[in-house]
Amino acid sequence: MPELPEVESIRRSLRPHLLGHAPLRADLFRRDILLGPDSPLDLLAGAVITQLQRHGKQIALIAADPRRALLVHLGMTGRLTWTPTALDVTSDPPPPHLHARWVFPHGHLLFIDPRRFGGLTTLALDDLPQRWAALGPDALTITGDHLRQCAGHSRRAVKACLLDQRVLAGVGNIYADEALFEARINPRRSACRMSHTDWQRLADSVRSVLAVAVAEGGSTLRDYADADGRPGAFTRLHRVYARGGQPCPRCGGILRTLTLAQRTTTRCPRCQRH
DNA sequence: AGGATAGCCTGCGGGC
DNA sequence: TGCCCGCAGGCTATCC
Repeated sequence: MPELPEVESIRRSLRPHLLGHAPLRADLFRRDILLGPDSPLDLLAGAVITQLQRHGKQIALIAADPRRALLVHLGMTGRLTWTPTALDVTSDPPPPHLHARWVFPHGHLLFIDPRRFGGLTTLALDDLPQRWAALGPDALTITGDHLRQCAGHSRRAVKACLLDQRVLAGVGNIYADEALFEARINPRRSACRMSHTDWQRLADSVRSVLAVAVAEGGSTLRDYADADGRPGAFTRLHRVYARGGQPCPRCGGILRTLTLAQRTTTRCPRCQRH
């Protein structure tokens, strides 16, 4: 479940391996992980990677010449893993669910995704801003004013708005629950019943929860790791996510789970009454 | 037309 | 011990 902090950790860990280097070749083992209509089979082979950018949960490998971008969505279980060539030579069988591989002189970049909710999109670099403009602002920079203007007239539950990547990009189920708890807001509250200060407090909580999670390298529940295989340390700081039935870390009441927008949701009935 | 819902897909853990 | 079933959820398509 890579959300913004996990994708940012992957971006940072990939940077020293990829920047300034060109893949000698790219191997695609499953055609159907290429997303989008008529995606050209152009996986940056031979092009020097000049930038790694992230918007929300998406990461882009960027080449300046030719001006191309390779967009990676990790979905639920996708991983980008760096393997030094020397190690890869000694490992006989390829990892299961390996769908794409970029061969560099000094190592391999692997795209692995058991559940295949993730995928790759190739596009002209000049089309990347427009592609990302379809998403809301990156959640690390979200403001209360934007949330209110974008979602404040909706009758949807406020948590459903947080999960909507067109409203803001990067929040998934873990950080939605954590931010709502931090802001003391009931995830079921109708967005149109949020006050100006509620939106401010929620935006502040989204930014602060994500910033701490980035600093901790993200959350590892089962199999998330950055490109070098390091797990995230934010899991131990989860205050409500997956803690239903346990005492609330703020008031000691029992945390309750419910289903909201098809997602398991945990909240404190006392701290997040309204 | 906005909002709720089904479906995709595999690994794991609980229960029998 | 081993099998089966339910659950995990990011995103798109479809329905109401």
